[in-house]
Amino acid sequence: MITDARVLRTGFVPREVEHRDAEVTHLTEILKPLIDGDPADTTLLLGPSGAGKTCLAKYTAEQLRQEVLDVEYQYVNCWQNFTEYRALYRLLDGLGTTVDIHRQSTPRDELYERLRNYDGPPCVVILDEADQLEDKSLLYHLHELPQFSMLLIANRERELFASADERLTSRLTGSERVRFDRYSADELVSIMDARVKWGLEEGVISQDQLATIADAAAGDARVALSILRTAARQAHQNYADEIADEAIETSMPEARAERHEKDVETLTPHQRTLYEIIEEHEEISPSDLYEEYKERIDDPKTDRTVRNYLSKMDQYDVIEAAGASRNRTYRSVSETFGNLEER
DNA sequence: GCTCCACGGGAAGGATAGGCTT
DNA sequence: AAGCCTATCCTTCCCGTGGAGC
Repeated sequence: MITDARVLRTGFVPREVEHRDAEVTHLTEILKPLIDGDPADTTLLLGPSGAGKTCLAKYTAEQLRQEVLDVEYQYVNCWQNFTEYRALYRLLDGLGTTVDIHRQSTPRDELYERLRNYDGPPCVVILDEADQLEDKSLLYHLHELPQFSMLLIANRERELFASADERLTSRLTGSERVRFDRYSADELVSIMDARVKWGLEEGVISQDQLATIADAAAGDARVALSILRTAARQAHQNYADEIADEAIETSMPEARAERHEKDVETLTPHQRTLYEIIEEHEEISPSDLYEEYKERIDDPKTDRTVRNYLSKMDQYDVIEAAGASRNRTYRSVSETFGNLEER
């Protein structure tokens, strides 16, 4: 059934990127100065999730590295490393200059000093989900350093600039942009098809089935591949020769919820209580939510702290905050699952 | 208008953790 | 081994802002 599990994984970068020729050309053009050892402009990659931003960034950087020996690239996911310190550490770690740095108690300035003194080959820094960075100073500092060329990945420009101060904004407004649209159903099918050829035995899944998955994924390649992977894994465990339609059906909600569940697991007991209350009510006003929270838990946190939790959980899509000011309500996301469009 | 409610920024202080010095 | 130092992270307190409803 499964011949190569790697190609179905989310982080996999294929040998050829499909349906993104224009974007690849554009990005390659932007990075061209690196071939002569000159810095490239900071570039924003914008578009909805699953549109191929991350994949294409890695792909183009890798291509460049193979063409020009003297170029490095580093990938940092800012969703996972959302503080300035962690993202910075992650970057230095990738560059191999953290050998003698021991996690904490090394001043931030010291880390920046290392970055400044970096004398390796020019480096392309891919900051994925850059809008998730709480503090954008890292972007500012990196922008100043000629050894580093930044690729910033975000859904929307507005979100990226939301918490940026003026000097950063003015610096970034002039930068290059590569925009991504959602994939069409046909494109998704051919993307999956390519992976199926590499990763699965012949004839385990039909074109019709791929089309069904593509439909359900609504233009999001990550979701499509996740459904495909889940269905294939299921068939594999059942020693089936081919993937059944039912397997695809059951994989859909599972694949969509995959990320969601992973996020729920990381919640603290306090946050989890909030989450459960919201799940039970499906929709609840802030004051009711807080009252109920206070009843359920022994030493409740202050309302301000709870607000911090809630906004974080909203960002992580664990819950949804709807409406502003007086008519704000919190609701469970499973209610609105059908459309993952926005965000 | 005014009031209520909720949001979220910022400052301050505590907890925590690791390195360095003695 | 103990104590000091310095960093982040979390929580709380204070407060300005802004929309909804009267």
